[in-house]
Amino acid sequence: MLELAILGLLQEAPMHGYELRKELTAKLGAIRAAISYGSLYPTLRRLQAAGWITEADETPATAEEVPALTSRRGRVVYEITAEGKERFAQLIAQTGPETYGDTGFGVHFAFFSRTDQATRLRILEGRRRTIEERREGLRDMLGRAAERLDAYTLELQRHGLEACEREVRWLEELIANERSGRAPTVPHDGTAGGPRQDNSPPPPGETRTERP
Amino acid sequence: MLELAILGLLQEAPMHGYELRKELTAKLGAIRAAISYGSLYPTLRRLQAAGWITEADETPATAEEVPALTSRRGRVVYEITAEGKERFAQLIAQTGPETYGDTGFGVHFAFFSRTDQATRLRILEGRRRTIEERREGLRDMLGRAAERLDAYTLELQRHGLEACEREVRWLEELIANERSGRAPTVPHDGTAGGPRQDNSPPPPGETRTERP
DNA sequence: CCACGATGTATCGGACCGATACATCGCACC
DNA sequence: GGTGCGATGTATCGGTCCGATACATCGTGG
Repeated sequence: MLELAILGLLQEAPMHGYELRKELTAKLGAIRAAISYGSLYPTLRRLQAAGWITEADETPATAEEVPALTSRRGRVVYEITAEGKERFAQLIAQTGPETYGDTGFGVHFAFFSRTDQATRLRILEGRRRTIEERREGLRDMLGRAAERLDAYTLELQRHGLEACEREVRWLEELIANERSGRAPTVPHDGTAGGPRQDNSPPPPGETRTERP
Repeated sequence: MLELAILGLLQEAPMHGYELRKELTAKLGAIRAAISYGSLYPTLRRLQAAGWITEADETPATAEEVPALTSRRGRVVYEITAEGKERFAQLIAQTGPETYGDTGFGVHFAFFSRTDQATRLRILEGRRRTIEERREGLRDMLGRAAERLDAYTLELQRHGLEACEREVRWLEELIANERSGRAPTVPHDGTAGGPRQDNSPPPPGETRTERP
């Protein structure tokens, strides 16, 4: 998951670790708190070893060759390679169980503007299926096995069930929207969200991996 | 987290691994999919090594000493020890950042009927604080940095923000309820949840660790 | 002048997951 | 009568990710 997110972000611009973490936290803030450096740096190393990213030289052209005064221990800027872009395209296009879990879905969704419509639809439907199953499980529990559980556990289930129902409705709207035309303009009731003027969706001209 | 959950469940009845997993999935179904055996069995081993649980002999009294016909490779039933109960009491009473995260909060909440009221209140308030901060972060993002994000990412944030607002309201009600009297009787709008007859809360006679 | 918060890179131990393996039992279907 | 399949049951392995920790630089305000 981290791998996908990093490749996706570096596709927009070269970045160093700290910056990457901030962008990651911004983009995925809705689904996870903050990425740990204990995950980030090892993953960067792994991606570099695989040849999907490289270190970019941080010389802004106007840098006199000031040699090892303090050995120049600075930030390390990474950029994505051609192979990295291919890898990203491959990861973003694949659907499956891991794509439907909370984290996996969130990351994939965050990069939907780089995903073709057919895949978007498959992911949304898979996610809906997954949540519907979770919902049924909770319903059963609250129906049949209710007397075995204490009041607090029951309340937790009830809250979870409501969240499931809400998410299914949300997905429903996204799917309908996706089928009939273009991007995510879910109607609002007025709560949540600022001014919300246009935020024009990306024109349905499929963001594709350039293949020269 | 798993440690806490296992000790909590074994406090109700001795169980073997498979059963434990099912109960765990039932009790925590609202917050996590299913516990992996790759976590469960090593944790059981760890708890046993620490002396907090022991293997119970599975002899239902009417078992003739039928010796090693197929070497009797059966289920292993675990039960909690006195030290285990103390450990549980210690874990359940502590509050802190890890108690306010999604998983941590869920597990603690699921065992609220074994938690004293003061701790319940501290946890609920800490959780509310945490979610409020997440909410503010998302609000800021949707307000100021909106133009930097694409439509899908924005929609994800909006959905996340709504979930935060909803959870804060939920916590608000639980806190109010907790302060003024007894257990979790959050008023409903009719959706989510079955018959919901009484589900009498445990009488506020603090479930305590017996200290003989 | 120096303390403090933001920026920045990095490692280590541990928690947890997903895949996999394997063995038993009861029941339905042929 | 057999046979295959799903539920029950225990267990390990590799890998991902987190939380704590360490340490160095820079700008700013007291």
